[in-house]
Amino acid sequence: MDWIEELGELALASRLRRLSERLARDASRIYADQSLDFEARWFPILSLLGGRPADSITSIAEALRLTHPAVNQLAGEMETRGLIRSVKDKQDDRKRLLELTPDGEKVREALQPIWEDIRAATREMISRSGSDLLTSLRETENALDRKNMYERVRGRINARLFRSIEIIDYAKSLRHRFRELNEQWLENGFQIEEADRRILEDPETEILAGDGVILFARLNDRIIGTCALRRIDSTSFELCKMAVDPMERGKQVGRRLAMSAISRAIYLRAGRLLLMTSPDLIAANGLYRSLGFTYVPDDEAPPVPYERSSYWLALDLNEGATRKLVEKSV
Amino acid sequence: MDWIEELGELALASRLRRLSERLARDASRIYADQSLDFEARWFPILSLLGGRPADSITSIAEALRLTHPAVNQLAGEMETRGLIRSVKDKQDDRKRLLELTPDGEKVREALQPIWEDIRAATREMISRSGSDLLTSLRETENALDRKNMYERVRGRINARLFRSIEIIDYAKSLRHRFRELNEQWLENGFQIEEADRRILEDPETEILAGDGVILFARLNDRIIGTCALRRIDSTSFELCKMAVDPMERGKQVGRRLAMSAISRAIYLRAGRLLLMTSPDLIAANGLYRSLGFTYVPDDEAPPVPYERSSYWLALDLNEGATRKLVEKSV
DNA sequence: AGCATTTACGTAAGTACTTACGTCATTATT
DNA sequence: AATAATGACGTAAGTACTTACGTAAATGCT
Repeated sequence: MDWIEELGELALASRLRRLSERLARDASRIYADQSLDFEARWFPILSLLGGRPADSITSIAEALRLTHPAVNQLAGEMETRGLIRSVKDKQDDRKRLLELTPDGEKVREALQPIWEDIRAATREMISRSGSDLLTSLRETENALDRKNMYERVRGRINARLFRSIEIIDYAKSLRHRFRELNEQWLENGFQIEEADRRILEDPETEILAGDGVILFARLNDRIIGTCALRRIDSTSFELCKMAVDPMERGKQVGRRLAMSAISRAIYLRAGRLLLMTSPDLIAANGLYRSLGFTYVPDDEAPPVPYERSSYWLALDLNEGATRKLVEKSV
Repeated sequence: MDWIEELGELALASRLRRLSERLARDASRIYADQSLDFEARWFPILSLLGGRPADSITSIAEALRLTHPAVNQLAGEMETRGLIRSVKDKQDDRKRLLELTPDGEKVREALQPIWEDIRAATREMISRSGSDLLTSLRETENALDRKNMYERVRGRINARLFRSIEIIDYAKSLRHRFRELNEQWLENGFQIEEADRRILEDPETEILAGDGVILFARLNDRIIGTCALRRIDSTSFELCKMAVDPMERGKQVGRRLAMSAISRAIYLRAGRLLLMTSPDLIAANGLYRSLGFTYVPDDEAPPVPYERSSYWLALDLNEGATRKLVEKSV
């Protein structure tokens, strides 16, 4: 049984590595047969330096997509063997330029026909049927250059989580969770002030009775985040008491809650959404900015009821971009 | 500049490795994000053991195409982490069977959706255009299973050397080389006997004057091997004084010389080729056998003129197989 | 010109495997 | 039944790279 083949796309890296080692082992044997005292791993440097002016360590590392310590090590071995020598760069005293010695050039020429044999044998092997391995590799590398694997998978994970997070309305049974989540957040650097305490103590009076809204994010029966819309006047709400379980960070819970809140505010015929933030909340501010919130100068803003250094952001709910953003996701 | 891509088929192993590491790095990041204390390299074992009876170290190693110490190490880490446990095999006391703990099963289930995301993202990436990387990999692996890279390249190198070795006739200027090569060979374990000395001293009288032939193998202006045909009677020759420069072993020089000698004997209307060998010469005997030489019982053979323990082999030159073998190569 | 930043290189240590080797249990052979 | 050969581990050391970090030279900034 070959479980790695069984796993297919999932174990691609293992499979690539396996094939690479198999080929590398055989290449080593071929060079060993030549009784030339030449190591397969020296090949890229020898071929790169052949018939070309001296080149620096980092420049070689870049061309071979290796790290510079790797090139440094290989260069050391090849210098000991007498294949290359290094000279100081006249212009730049940090650089050590590598070039082939006459002996190195001789070895390169001796190996050239063998390299042609390897090339021909490989070609014959990889382009047997329709699909050519080198072409597939190039295409895969290009695809990764456009968007790496991490981003591709994260995108899918986030999309999945986004779909599986449900936004639900306030219910009496959730009051303790509203408080817990917010306290957890506030304890993390901020003091709980009187204004906070009143809302958390009795959200039904402080938020809902004033024509406000409280939303919760639910993931598999667990409430992992919350936020509230507090009525300011007939055309505006304050988005506040946004809190996400610290264990669930990075799952776009905050974005999901904010977008639902915006959509609800629009539904309630509000024209403007305000919120208060402080410069320390970097992740949160990034989210707000990406949703279209902009700074409100102090003289145009409502008074700040908290003692912590804060300022207001606002979002125009009549703007087309905002309406489209929300529609798309709901 | 990307020299590895430039090299194409020649640097396939490096390229595979590079891509493998790139994918592995991203996979590690994805698992790290999950705050599950799970290492990417554990994945193959976890997935293999999932929902399956306990399995032994070597059996797992085989399924994953890893060495057993690798599996042993991974198992150690996973056991410390509490993902797997090991139980003694009832039937075989050498075996340590690995199985998932309930905790391990839970982690496996938690990761399952992420694996699906990785699978989907990989699929999207590798099968962009016509050529699918996984298909190419499978085909390449199959091609290597049929004939590995070492054999493929060796075949080409040998064929190239075979073509570049020229077989030439005796000339006065080569007499010293005929002697050198044979002395080199004889010193290597055998004593130079009187019979040898006479021939090496004066091959023109001992071989050529008696209607014999001396051939040399030339590689780029260097004489690297020789052999002789000594006339026994009107229908048979002795193939003797075959010697190849020790530095040029493994290049099929001996085969090339022997085949030329056979072809020359046929041209000279001989019906039988004899040669003397001893059981110690394993490589040479392999060559003779592969050319069709067979053992001649002592009572049918000419007397043995040397003191070393020897026997005769003979080749029927009228046989179809022999004639075809020689024709093809000349 | 003076200072911070960037770049080039070297060294050390880590990584995810491998090969090499030793021990003990099992199986095959005589 | 004794002995040899094979198989399953476990441990140590090697491999071909990597990341991390430190130093000195070059470059950018004010």
